Amino acid sequence: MATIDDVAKASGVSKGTVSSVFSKKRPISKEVTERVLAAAKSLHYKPNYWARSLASRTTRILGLNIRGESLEFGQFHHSLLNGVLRVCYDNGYRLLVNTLSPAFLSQVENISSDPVDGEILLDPIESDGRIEERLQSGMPIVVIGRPPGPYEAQVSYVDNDNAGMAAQVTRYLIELGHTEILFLNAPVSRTVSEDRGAGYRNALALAGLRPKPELMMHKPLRGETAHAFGYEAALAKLIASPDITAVIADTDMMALGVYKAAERLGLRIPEQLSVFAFSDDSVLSPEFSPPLTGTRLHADRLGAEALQLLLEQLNAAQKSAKRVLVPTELVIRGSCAAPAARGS
Amino acid sequence: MATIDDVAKASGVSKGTVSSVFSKKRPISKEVTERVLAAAKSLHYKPNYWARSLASRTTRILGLNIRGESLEFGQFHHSLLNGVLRVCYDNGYRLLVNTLSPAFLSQVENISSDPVDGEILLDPIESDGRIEERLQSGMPIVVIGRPPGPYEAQVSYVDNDNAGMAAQVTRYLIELGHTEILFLNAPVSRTVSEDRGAGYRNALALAGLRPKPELMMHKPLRGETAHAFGYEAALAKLIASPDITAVIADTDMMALGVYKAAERLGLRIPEQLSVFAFSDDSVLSPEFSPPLTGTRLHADRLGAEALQLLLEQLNAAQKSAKRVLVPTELVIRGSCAAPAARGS
DNA sequence: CTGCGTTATTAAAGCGGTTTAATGATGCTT
DNA sequence: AAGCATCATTAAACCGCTTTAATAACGCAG
Repeated sequence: MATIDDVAKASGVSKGTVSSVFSKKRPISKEVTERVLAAAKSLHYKPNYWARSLASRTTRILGLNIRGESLEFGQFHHSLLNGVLRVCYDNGYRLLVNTLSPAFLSQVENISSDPVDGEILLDPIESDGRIEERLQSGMPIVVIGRPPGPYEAQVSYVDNDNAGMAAQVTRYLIELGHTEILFLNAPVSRTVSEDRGAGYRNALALAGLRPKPELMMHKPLRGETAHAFGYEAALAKLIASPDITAVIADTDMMALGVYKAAERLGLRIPEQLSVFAFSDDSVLSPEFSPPLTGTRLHADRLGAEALQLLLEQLNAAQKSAKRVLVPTELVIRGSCAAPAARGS
Repeated sequence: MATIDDVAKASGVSKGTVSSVFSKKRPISKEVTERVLAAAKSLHYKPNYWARSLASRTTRILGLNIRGESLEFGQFHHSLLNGVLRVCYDNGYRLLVNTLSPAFLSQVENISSDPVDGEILLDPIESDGRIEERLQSGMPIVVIGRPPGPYEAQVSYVDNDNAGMAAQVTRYLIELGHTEILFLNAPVSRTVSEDRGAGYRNALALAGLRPKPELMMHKPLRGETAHAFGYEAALAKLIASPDITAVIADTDMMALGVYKAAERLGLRIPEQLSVFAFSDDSVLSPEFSPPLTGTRLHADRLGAEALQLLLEQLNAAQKSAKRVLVPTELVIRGSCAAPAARGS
């Protein structure tokens, strides 16, 4: 590959001039520009991205950081990715998807700063080392989902109104007549589970019902798949507490597990068991009979807004911690109904 | 951010030694290693990715290149991406999603070599400048989909057996009793459309039917969405040729357009019109009534195999052009049936 | 003509690492 | 005790570009 020196030599000017022709950071007379461009073309010259980045300390690449342990790229993530990609596209940025297993990242020979101008962090958890790290190195970030407490005021983030959303669905179920509502929540450590849990409890309390701790379960962070957890947990709880008439599941995968448990127990949905999931995921929808009542999270908007915030932050003189909440809507399909006596 | 010099100074050794401690390319005594690591930690030192790449001429980043014009990231692409990401994850590579609009790429100040060790090229078209460019610069690539003729023997690629697949479905429809089968194909310039078209014609010929050119239409490369094209094209053709009893659509989006056209014309599916799509896309499935008969493309396997090939190529002494075909399966749901007289 | 302000170009000094060739230390053989 | 591998460390060159500070070229007013 030809280098800038070759071009400089070929066109009889200095490197600096060639550089300016390409970067347009300094005016170069028309004739020189043409001469350089011609030489570059005949040599098949293209500036070296790495060298350019090193010298200019900027890459025009943004990162999407998924927690290493979970490479579970579901519909939500894909939709989110779509939003992110679109904004990247419009603004001339490339997107680097960070996909390094913890095994790799922990090796000495692999540690290094991330090769991006800024990053979007997905799925924050309670003690999320990633945030501290970025803050320390001055890397601009935007989090999708609420960052853990200590950082909430320091970093920009985009989120759904999780508490409100959980309250809304709980209220909906209560209005249908349910009182014993099992909540199969996201892992304890995920900040989202806390918010949704709070919304659920609030709605119960507001309706004069006492939230029972044993009716809220959290998926383990690792281990079991969402589907397996949904199945096992629902099965166990439904057997232990025959009063339960409704289940709120974290994801549609989990809801699928609940469907399976219901089938195993001979419970008809929605007549004998109402099921809900925080998901507008339709990939699985053919699997669901009856169709799953859920919520529209607008993951693509989450992604787009996050990237927008990140871009703002890159261009801003001084950064401020902004928050964007993306509204959600209940999508009522066929899996929730007024409760009937079990076994009827 | 601390640099390697700071660490060298702090631990009383030279840059070279620090470099070796991190890269492990040369043995360093245990005590020195510890001293350096300690200094690095206290200075929050992390090697600069770009400086490292520049010097070592390698990035451990792979690229996923989508043709600039079409940022239509559908289910197929997402599934493919999943496959790619998984292999990246297992092998310690990051993935750079190339999302630059042609507008950006054509600006002088933006041209530059891609900052990756190798690339996967999506959706090849007949005269695909991308391939020539990569070949010239020596960038390792793997194409997903058949590359245009001149390059087929030069580059590695992964593909479905498109001709076989098209032949299979055509045969299936013929066996059901259809003879006038409308084929709404991918854009002419996409290599995939040629292969599928050939399979379609072959199957017809083998069954003793003469393929009618007017029964094959191609979506324009730009402009119209797949949905709009499916609707318009099907509507026009179904009106013009009342004999048509079956439609093969390129994508499910396009099939949705066909459904709409059928509805408009008062044609019941599948009784009066059979519809098929080359897609296992279930995102839209709730929209389809009856459920769409299609094919399983295993996009994730396409992605995974492609990345695998790329990795092989990176490690191989001399590169050879390999081909991997991923099998497909017909997925029979409810949108195809034996033809009945129209208007009955 | 001289002097000065503009503008275009260049030489050289980074950017932050890797790598090569040379140096120094160490132990082992003879 | 000298000679000689062996191994760890270092100084310096280099990767290919950007950018700063200096220089050259030019036009124009005085």
